[in-house]
Amino acid sequence: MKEYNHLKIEKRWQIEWEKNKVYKTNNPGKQKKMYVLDMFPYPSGAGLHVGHPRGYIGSDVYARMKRMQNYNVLHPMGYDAFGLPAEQYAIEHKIHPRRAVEINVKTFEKQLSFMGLSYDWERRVNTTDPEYYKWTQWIFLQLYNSCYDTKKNKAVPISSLVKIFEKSGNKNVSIYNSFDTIFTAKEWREFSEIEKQKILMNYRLAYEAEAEVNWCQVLGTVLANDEIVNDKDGRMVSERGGYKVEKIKINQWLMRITAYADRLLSGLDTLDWANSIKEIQRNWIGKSVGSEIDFPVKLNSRGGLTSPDGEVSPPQIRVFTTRADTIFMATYVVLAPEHDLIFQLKDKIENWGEVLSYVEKAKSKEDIDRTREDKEKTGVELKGIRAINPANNEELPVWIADYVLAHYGTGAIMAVPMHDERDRDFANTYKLKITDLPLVDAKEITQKVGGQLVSKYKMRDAIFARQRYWGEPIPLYRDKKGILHEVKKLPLELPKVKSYEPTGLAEGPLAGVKSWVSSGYETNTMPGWAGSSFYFLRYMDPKNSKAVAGEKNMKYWKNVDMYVGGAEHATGHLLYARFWHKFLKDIGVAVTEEPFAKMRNQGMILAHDGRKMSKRWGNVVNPDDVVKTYGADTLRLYEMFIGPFDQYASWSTDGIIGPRRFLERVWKLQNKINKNTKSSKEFLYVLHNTINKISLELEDMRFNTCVSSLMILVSEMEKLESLNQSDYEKFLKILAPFAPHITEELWTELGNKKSIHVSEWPKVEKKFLKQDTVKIVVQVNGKVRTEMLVDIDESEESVKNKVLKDQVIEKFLSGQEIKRVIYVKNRLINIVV
RNA sequence: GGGCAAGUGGCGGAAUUGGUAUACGCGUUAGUCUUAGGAACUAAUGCCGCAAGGCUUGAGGGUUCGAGUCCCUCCUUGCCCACCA
Repeated sequence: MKEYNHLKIEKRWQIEWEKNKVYKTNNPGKQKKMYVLDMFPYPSGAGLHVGHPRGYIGSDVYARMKRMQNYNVLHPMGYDAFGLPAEQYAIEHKIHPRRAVEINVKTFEKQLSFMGLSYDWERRVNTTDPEYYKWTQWIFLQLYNSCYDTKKNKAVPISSLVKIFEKSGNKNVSIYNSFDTIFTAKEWREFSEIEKQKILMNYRLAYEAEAEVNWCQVLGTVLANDEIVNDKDGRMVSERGGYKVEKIKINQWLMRITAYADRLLSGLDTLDWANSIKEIQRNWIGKSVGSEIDFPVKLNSRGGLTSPDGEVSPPQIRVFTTRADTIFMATYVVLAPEHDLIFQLKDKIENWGEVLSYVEKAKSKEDIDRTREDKEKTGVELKGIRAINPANNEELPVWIADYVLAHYGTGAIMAVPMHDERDRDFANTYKLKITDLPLVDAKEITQKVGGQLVSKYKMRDAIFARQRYWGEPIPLYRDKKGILHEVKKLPLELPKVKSYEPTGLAEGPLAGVKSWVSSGYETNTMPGWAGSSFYFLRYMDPKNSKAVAGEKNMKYWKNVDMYVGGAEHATGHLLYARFWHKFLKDIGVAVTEEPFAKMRNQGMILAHDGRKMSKRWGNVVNPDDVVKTYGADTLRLYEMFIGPFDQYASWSTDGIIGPRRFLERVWKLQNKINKNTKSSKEFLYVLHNTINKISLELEDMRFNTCVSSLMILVSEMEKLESLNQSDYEKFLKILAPFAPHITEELWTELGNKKSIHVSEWPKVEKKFLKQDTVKIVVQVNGKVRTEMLVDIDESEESVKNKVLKDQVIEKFLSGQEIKRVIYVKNRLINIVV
């Protein structure tokens, strides 16, 4: 017997597999499909540590089993290379981002290549490849040209909306929008092109609007809410780098994800995902059902409100409440400091100076100051203004206060200090009335006061622009009159620039490219999440130049069956990808409602000291070194054995020797193999029980217990004088997904010609799972006193008789009267005295 | 403040979902082999006790013949959200 030399074996088989295209995915056919996907990485350039491949190994083990179970497995890998990480790396190393991506991808692939992962590398995608981002841009244009029909509950072409406007204006239109002025068909036809464009922007799913954004001066870009964290002083800082972030208002491209809020929420129920992630998304979407109720305004001075077009309308304060049942206990009304009504009522407010100064102060405050927990509530009463409670016609004072948020609900509340803690705090501070009365029926009172039941969401539309160079250009241009036009020929490629470093301006580096600006192109680029919101579809048909993926491929592969990646993308990528996928389904591109049917999230691997692996702490373990010393198979086994897949685990340099010893033992079993040996019933029971267990447990990614079962099986085989070859081969097959190299070597040594990885997964033979006898536990008063071998399914009477004759039990019973006997077949008998 | 996880030997963890708690692995101890071993192999290894036996799954109650698992109260840790009406 040769020595187990992992270096030789692993290298050889990796070359052999690639040469023979063992892992190439078949084209759509009659075979059942299985799409096993890893979240594709940012090629960061820092190199991998042993924590990174945990998810890749897990999905690979799963994919390998499925391949052996005769599924047509799609298991691809690619790169999400646009966005901040690549750009930051490029700036730090003073090279072009494109070059940085090339270098980093190479490093990444080299490291991955040692681990024996069964990707079909021919399907590799890269979001920065113009042939790829052509489709990112194409999808953007589809969104730009679509709006959301709330009756049909799907996206429809914007052109159909224009037709309605031309025929009957925008009254009673069921399209989701952010526009509240009514116009007639005649008025629409008379609008200028620019005015029409402005109005349509309020309906498009990709739209431009003045929006408050989180601006980071150091990174020179706008950041999404989920890219911001609070530092230890409670200030907003960027997640990447920890730089200061402030609020500014600029013209931005946004995605109307809120149109899909209800579908994003209800779709969660159909997904086999970790409950925690689904819950995070539910909270993020934040649906609450309540009532919108108008409180008429009563002014000290005469007259109504003068709207911009000169009409006088009776002013109303529309409040949102989930507790309409408390309306009789409302004692005041509060507007957010940003509420439009405040400026409209300017002339009627008797203490305008005081009000204005409060509004200005609120604006300049960072959100974090406003929302700090221990902060005292502040506000100013609008003197000269009263609101009428429509339930009892009581006159209530009107306040502005920054504890009411402008962007949630209607930006106004009826305050019920009796039932709401925040209102009570405020009422106590300003000595406002607190009333206690019985509750009423929420629905009834809402209808009675002319309000309506509505759903509100915490989720807001997603900003879809970065003031950066390294992203997909937005495929639109503005002519001299300011009219937007689509770029007809995609891709619209990024121009070459001298400096791609952040300019610190809200425009981004592209603003410095004369030809770009004079062509009327946008100087913002798309955010990092654009390219990652549909890549799973592109893998289905990565080289198609006519469509995101061809219809035949799309209909065959449908969606991802098993998605593996980090839980940290709960409110980012995983939400955006679901949104785009639903949209693509609406326009007939995707075929399922949800992109990722089943998902499991690998836990992080921490260093031995319990901290994150980082150069800073000097605790990084490099997988290359582990592979060199112990082999890829050992690394794979150890990472699967280290603990539950979805939980944190600490790397232990001592622990890795266990799986290595295990493989040595597997290797030595070669000496015992004999074709003619007849396996005992007992051994066949253990073997088939293990096959059964692994088949079931792998389905749920419970790798650690699988490895444990394999170890137990090896111990059993070691006890045998001689081992039947076909049984040994069955064992090699169930070990193969975990340790692909050593099993391939041993499999070939036994004379097999085709790769073990395309061999057939062993079948569990039910007849071997049945045993003749079983060990049961004998308890007296619920305490274990002895154990006993009985026939399988033996009757209670028979077991009871045996137990009562047992000497040990006799001693514990010592002649007492037996009150009760509990018998659990094949498990235990409990004598109660 | 709200939501979601989790708490089991010296360590990583297992427990067929209410039925032998501590599987499997690491470590430790003893032994075998060896010039040597930080290699390999064999055995032991939750705690107290010479033993019989008793105790033990964050704490305390409860349900049950029987609880790591179910219920109640509380403590600790991690993650997500956070003045969202």
